[in-house]
Amino acid sequence: MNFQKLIKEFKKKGYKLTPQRRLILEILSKEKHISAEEIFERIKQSQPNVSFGTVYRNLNILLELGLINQLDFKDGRTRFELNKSHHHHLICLDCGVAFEIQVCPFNSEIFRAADSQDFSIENHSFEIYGYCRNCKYNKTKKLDGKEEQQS
Amino acid sequence: MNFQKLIKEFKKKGYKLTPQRRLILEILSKEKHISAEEIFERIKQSQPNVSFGTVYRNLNILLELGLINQLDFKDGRTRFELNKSHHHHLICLDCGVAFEIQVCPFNSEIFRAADSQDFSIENHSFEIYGYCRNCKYNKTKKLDGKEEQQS
DNA sequence: TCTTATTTTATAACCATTCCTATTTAGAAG
DNA sequence: CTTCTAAATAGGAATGGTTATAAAATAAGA
Repeated sequence: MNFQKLIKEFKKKGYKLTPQRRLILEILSKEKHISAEEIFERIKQSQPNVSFGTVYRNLNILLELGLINQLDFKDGRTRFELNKSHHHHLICLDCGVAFEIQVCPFNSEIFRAADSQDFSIENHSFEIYGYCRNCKYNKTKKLDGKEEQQS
Repeated sequence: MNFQKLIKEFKKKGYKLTPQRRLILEILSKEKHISAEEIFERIKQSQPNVSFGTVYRNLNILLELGLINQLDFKDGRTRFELNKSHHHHLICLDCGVAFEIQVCPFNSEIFRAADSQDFSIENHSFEIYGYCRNCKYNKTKKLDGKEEQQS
């Protein structure tokens, strides 16, 4: 099971398994693209005294261990996701919905470009920003409205 | 000239050309990957009374006009660059240096993936994170040091 | 059970960015 | 050149995400 594997990985690295950590891992393994605040709110339901510090500290540990990735949704809040199968995202600039796409464009040409600078690659981000079906529709409606007001 | 073109574009959209705006455009056309604070500091040299609000307000206008892009260096500060020729970056997680690479991996397969979700693309980011030659070297040295201390 | 290093809590601090409003100004019109 | 006004700025306060600190709590090995 993915969740059990995570916990094992965590303990193997010498970290203690606290109830808060267990919950964070549990939440992450259920949700994609979750923010620190959302994690905080979820944990509070069963651990009312949890603090933001705990959430951030552990997310940073998970990042260092390479077990999670962070995503930039361009709305000021970092999102986190389990580092499962490699994928990228279509991110709506209006409502923030994110679709995963399985195709990764990393290719040997890019690797060579990095290599020619003697640059050692740790990871990469490839995110496509735009508008989902719903927001595209709403945008069109809004624009129509404005034009009517102007004329 | 690139800078003149920028100003023209700016006025064409109905914005007034203030000395502050002229300076921001001038700075952007000279520098790649500059942060809001760095722009602020530069302007202050000739306009000591400039405020952060002015810098951010105008950067946001430039973003809306599509004249600049924002970059995520993973260090908490957004960087801005003129939207000249399309390119991507190799970003060092240690010292923050960014190399531009001209190769873009966007391809028809990705376009189809977006299209199948009825997702309308505005832009995309593709950034490669890792360590530049110098920092890679320093990292190795540091690790060696630690190992020596431990043994 | 005891011990200790690790972790958490609670709170304050931090820092990038945005907001507010009185004042100033760019640029259009006369 | 002067007047006028919507737009822009200065100055400072507010916001919000994230990190730091220090005292209290706790996981896990002996």
